[in-house]
Amino acid sequence: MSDPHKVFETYLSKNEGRYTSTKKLITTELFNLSEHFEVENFIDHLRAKYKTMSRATVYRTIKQLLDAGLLQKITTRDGKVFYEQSRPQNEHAHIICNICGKIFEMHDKELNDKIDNYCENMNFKVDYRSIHIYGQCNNCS
Amino acid sequence: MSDPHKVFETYLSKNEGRYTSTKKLITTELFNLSEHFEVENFIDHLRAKYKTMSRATVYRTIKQLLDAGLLQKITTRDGKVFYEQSRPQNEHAHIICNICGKIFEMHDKELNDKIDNYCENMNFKVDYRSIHIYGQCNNCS
DNA sequence: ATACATGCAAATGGTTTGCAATACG
DNA sequence: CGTATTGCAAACCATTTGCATGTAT
Repeated sequence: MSDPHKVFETYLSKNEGRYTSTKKLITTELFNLSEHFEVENFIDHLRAKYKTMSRATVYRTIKQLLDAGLLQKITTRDGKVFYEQSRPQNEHAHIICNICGKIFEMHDKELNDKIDNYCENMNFKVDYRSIHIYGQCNNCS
Repeated sequence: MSDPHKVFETYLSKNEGRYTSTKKLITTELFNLSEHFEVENFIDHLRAKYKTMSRATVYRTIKQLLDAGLLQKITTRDGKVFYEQSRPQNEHAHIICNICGKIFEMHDKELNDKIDNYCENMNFKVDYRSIHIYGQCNNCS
């Protein structure tokens, strides 16, 4: 993915948005993070550095980052929400341990192809695939 | 799947639960429904018939039905929650139209096998697969 | 100057919980 | 009888919104 700051700035300028210093700051922190994060953790992290950072602003910025295509929202089976940095050219499944909560990634082009073929046959145009596998990882079972 | 009433009753008797008339009633209505339902719709449906039925009771019963393995909880990409009747011997993916909201089912044993093989290789024990494909259906595109 | 952006506090909405009354086994 | 269950209202919690202030263009 090209520079997220550039992408975000371009997106905002096309949508009556402003790439303010607060958004810059959030974007920077976010793309320094590990690939998956939960909002509350992220807010805590931000507020540790910038005490006045408001929840609302973070939520609003995340929404814009979603619209800009820089983030993907993931909702797990039991309703927990987290986000990950978008990498559309490399879409992958998530393998999630129910015990320790660790998230593994499964990269398998054949899997996606199989799904796409199936959908093509029924004339369904695929936008997005969300694949989550739950169980117990090596360490926990 | 064998008779849900029997399954539920057996589950409850093994878990200090009581198969009350309220639970019977909820179970009956639920298994008369189309395969996928949202809680709020279901509650409205129930309350139309039984005015005093409380939200809390429905939520509590659904939780027990989940534990009993009679229901599966599904959370869509944008956080909407719905449930479907379990049919573990026939696990399937969901194909969801972003326009009209219709849900199609994809039955493909090879897909599941592929996932299982992958997980086996990393020593991950699979409990559950959640596969949701989003896009536009035949009618809407 | 004219919006968009921000922080705060209050509102929202789906779900859960405490409590007192009721009903199962 | 003792314990799970129910209905009601209140609590919860993540997210959203209204509003007054601040800031970019």
